[in-house]
Amino acid sequence: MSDTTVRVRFAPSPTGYLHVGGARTALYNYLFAKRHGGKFILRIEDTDEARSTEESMRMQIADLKWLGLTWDEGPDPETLIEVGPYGPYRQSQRQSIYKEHADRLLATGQAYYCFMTDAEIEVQRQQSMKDGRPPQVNSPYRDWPIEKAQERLATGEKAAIRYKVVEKKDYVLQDLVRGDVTFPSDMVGDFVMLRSSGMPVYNFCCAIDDALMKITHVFRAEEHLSNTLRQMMLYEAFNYELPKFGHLSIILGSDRQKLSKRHGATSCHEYNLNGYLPEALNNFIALLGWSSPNAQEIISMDEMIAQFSPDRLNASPAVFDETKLAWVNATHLRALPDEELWRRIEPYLKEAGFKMPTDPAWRSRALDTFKTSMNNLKDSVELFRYVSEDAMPIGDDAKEILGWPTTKTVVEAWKKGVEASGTEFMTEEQFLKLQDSIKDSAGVKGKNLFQPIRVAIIGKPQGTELKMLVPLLHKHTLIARADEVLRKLL
RNA sequence: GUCCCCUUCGUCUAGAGGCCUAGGACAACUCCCUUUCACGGAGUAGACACGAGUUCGAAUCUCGUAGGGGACGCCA
Repeated sequence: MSDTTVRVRFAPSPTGYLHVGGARTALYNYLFAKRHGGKFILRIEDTDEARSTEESMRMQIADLKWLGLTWDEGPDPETLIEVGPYGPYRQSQRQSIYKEHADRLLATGQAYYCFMTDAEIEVQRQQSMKDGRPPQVNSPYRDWPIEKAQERLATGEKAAIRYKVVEKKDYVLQDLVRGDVTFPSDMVGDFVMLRSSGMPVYNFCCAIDDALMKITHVFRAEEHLSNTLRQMMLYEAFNYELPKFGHLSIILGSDRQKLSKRHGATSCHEYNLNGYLPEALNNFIALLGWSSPNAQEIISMDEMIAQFSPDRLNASPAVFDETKLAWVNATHLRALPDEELWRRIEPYLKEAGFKMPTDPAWRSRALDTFKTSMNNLKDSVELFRYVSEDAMPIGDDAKEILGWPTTKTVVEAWKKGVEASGTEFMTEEQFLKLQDSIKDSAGVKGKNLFQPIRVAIIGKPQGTELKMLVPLLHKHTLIARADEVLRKLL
């Protein structure tokens, strides 16, 4: 197969935000397409009328956009107007296509109308379970002549259309990540293709769309592995060419159960809100089931594209390790150029309402000071609070220091020294000199000297180096904060 | 219940019969740097689920057992 013919797709159902598992599936498909100069298609699987919403579709599109996983065909990320030669790309708008396909199988007797009710199906399921058989339906309508079914339909009654599984044989799937997987055809019963509402069911529309959209490779989650049998039957029935499949392992939570809401943040949207970088999230999830051939842990999108290959995909499930994600994120964050990092933390700072200098040199210096203590963009809020003009809350952990006998002397000397400084902002040298003179005048050294000064600046005994911090603070702010501490001491 | 898939340090993984006294990364721990916190640097500890077989030789191949996961829907 020539590279330019590679066509892959990501086909989410629009129910809620994009899940990290879905993001990984999308990423692998995207990487594979880019690696081979192929096309990446976004198809919306909105056939579940009860759960699918337009709003969810917008949210998922926004998440995909945030991750930088852009598609060549599908709804336009801004206008939602569909682009590409194989549309529509929303399954809810392809019903005539599905109906036409169902009619074809109806005509050849490979499918039939089924009038069973939910209650009847449930009774059969229970009975099958009890008998130790797979809970498959055995429709009494499977051998009805089509004319008889049509008469009943004419009365206004609704029917689902089921595929008729007749031949007993083994289907062998050559899976890109699992090797040969054999499915006996009796693993499934006659399955529904079209609901009585006329809406298609996943296995039906998925197979038809993949075929019609000329999809060549399908990377999807493991939970679809056994679905593939039904889809293989359909491909056979329509005489369509089967794409290559690669079934990805699922992502687990720390308790080794399938990752879900109760494990904490599972949507890309939440990671976005919590200050994670899209490049870091991509990096981290890519490594959950795939490895770089040269063992790279920190890897850019371009490098992943250059290195991606399905034979490095891992079939065993992976636990989502929040701690490693934090490290990956911190590493990407610290590697960002100053202007870029500032651009990204700005919304968080703005939201916190801080008043700060706008001088680029000041910003750059502040970033240098704080970025080694930031794991994510949101962390900037607590850090920049120190250098904003806002009043500094004095923490409980400062109490002990406030109780030391020499603290008052040190803080008073500190305040006096700041007042005496000629410039609006002290330099590192000025600060160091002042610190030295306090040591002499107050006659204290070591932590008895440093801790009270620190408390007078940030309200707590631990944190960023003072010689870095002080030059970032305006004289007035420094004095106001010293006063605050002094008041507490009285 | 039936069928399918999976099983290397706590976690992500490398490993395609001899290169493995099993390598890397995160986390942990120790030390160094440092007034504190972080960053950074140097180290330490830590795994082939179990049992048979094939082979001169098995983490790698086969079978079985156990554990985990998935599917069995007019959900996707």
